[in-house]
Amino acid sequence: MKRPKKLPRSFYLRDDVVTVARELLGKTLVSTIGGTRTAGVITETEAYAGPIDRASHAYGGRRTARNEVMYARGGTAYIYLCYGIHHLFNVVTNDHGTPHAVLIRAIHPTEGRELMHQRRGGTRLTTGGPGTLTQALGIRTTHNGTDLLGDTIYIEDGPAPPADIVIAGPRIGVDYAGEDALLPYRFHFDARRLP
DNA sequence: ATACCGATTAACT
DNA sequence: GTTAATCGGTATA
Repeated sequence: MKRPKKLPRSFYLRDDVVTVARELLGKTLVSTIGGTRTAGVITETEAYAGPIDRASHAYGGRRTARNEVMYARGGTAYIYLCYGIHHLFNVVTNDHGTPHAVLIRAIHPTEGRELMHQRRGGTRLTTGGPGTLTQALGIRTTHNGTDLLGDTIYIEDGPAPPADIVIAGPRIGVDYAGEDALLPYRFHFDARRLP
């Protein structure tokens, strides 16, 4: 059976980061790190709207060594360390110079479950959080800046979940962002409800 | 230089 | 419900 195509550059270059976040649901995030293919369907995302979004690392046009890659061209991986422990994976969107990004918060594992379980420390194969899915896929901050049209980390096309099971709501863990914390920039669905 | 906080998680009580 | 783990960014001096 033929594999779905990688998402094209044009998917990531679009202006509206919120639309890209919603449309990433149902696509498959693939890692070939270490030589073995591991993958899962994206079930939860959050949009971060660059300079005008208080929750974003690039709020007000902030530019540091950590967030520099947010300013790269759409289709680049932005990976940073959170709470000193967790490697969070984001997809940079929009053209270079516009620091928009989509945080991948959860996947439903589909390929390489054994290796993912092993990477998770042999405990439980949970990929329901932004820190656990990167651990399962072997993604670390060393992969920051990876081109998602390359062969190491990429996203394959897949069917969008039916609109009636997709939930939009406020983002998680951004209480510090004032009114922007209330924006409905989080999208998720229950993979078990797929037809 | 020091101090505090964060796009989190797992293991507790 | 609480807390420890642990490090880059930011503010303050």
